[in-house]
Amino acid sequence: MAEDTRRRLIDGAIDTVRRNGIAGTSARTVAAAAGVNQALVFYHFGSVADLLNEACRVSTAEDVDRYRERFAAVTSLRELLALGRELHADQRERGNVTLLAQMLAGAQGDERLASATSEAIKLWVREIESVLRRVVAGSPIEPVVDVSGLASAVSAAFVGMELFEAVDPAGSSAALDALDRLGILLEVADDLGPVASTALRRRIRSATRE
Amino acid sequence: MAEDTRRRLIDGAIDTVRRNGIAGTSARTVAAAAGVNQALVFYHFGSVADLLNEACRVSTAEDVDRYRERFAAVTSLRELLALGRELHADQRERGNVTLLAQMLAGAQGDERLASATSEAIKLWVREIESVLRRVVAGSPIEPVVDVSGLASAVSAAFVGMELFEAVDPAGSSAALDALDRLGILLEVADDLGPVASTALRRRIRSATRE
DNA sequence: GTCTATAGTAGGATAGAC
DNA sequence: GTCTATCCTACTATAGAC
Repeated sequence: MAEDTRRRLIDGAIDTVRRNGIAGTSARTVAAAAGVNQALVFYHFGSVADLLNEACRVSTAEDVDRYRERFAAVTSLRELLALGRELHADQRERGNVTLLAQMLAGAQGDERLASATSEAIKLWVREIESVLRRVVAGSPIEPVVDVSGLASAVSAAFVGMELFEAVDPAGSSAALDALDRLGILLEVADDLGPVASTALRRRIRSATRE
Repeated sequence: MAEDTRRRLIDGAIDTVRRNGIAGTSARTVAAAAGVNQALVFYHFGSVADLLNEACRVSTAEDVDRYRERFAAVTSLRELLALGRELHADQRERGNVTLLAQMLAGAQGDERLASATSEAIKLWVREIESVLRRVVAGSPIEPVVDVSGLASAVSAAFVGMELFEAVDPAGSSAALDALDRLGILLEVADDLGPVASTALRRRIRSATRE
């Protein structure tokens, strides 16, 4: 069936990029992973770049959907960190972030990959952004948080960490531990009593003006 | 001269990876960038992977050296953030972090690239780690900072951000702005008077035990 | 040490049989 | 829609002239 073959090729592409990296991905390696003929890449998608773009779109949409409810359930920054950690562990299996990292790397040298990659990443950023906005609202640290920029920073950090994972797993997990630990600060800021909280707000206001 | 040719090839490799990405880097493209014959890649380095490893070593050692004094001059977390921003701007010209990002991406599919890449990244991590350790010492937030893990996290974030830059420059600079703004928090924590500072320490201690 | 030439392989893409 | 066969290009790597 045609729809089935398309799907096999998309899954084969995701698999191949994860295992071989963008530099080791070709119509032939993808087709082999998919268990179909190499010519079908061009019949169904026109070019390898177009197949990769499609794989990137599909895989990301699925992964973001998969996490939507859990993102929605987050009510504190600490919980968001915990979810991030879970997501990182999950990604070892699913590998969408690794795919995006490889697509980003590939986009550096091939503009045909750039726009689909950027769109896919925006799906993640938007999701993170909406959680951040909700969770940070009312917190004393709200005025120092630029939600939209921070969402980009978090996404970038995730991408970097996923790349590290292959080369230095220990460093990568130490990094997550460190962020977790640092998250205690956010919790402390959120749990201050009303007096201390007002004092913190005042300090932040004056520091912001400096 | 042989030494000169080696150097041209290394520079050509750095240049090619930055411009074409790891997937678009070959003995031919590198040699063209270096203005020398393609066969010299193999004469001098044995293989393309070996040339890339060497380029990665050399470029990183030079860049880390270049920043050593400035890292040493940093005395606060806020200053470190500012230096990070300067470094990011600098990297648009020099591109060592982009090179490392591409090497990381390549290492995912070719173990021959992994160890040199991991070594190069450790040069950066070590440098960041020693600054962090110095700067955080005595601060009330010291107990929640895992210096070594945080240094890895910062490096990973940098790598991710450098990859974003090519695909979404606006998002990348918004990310840095956001971190900068968040840095105000660190400044506030560091500038507390002795009473508030002791209170913060106590809060952190109890939160750490939870 | 650097070049030309070339062997051998892998990849992108298409034509045409089924 | 899928396959085989094939063209052409680009790549890694080596041999050998200079």
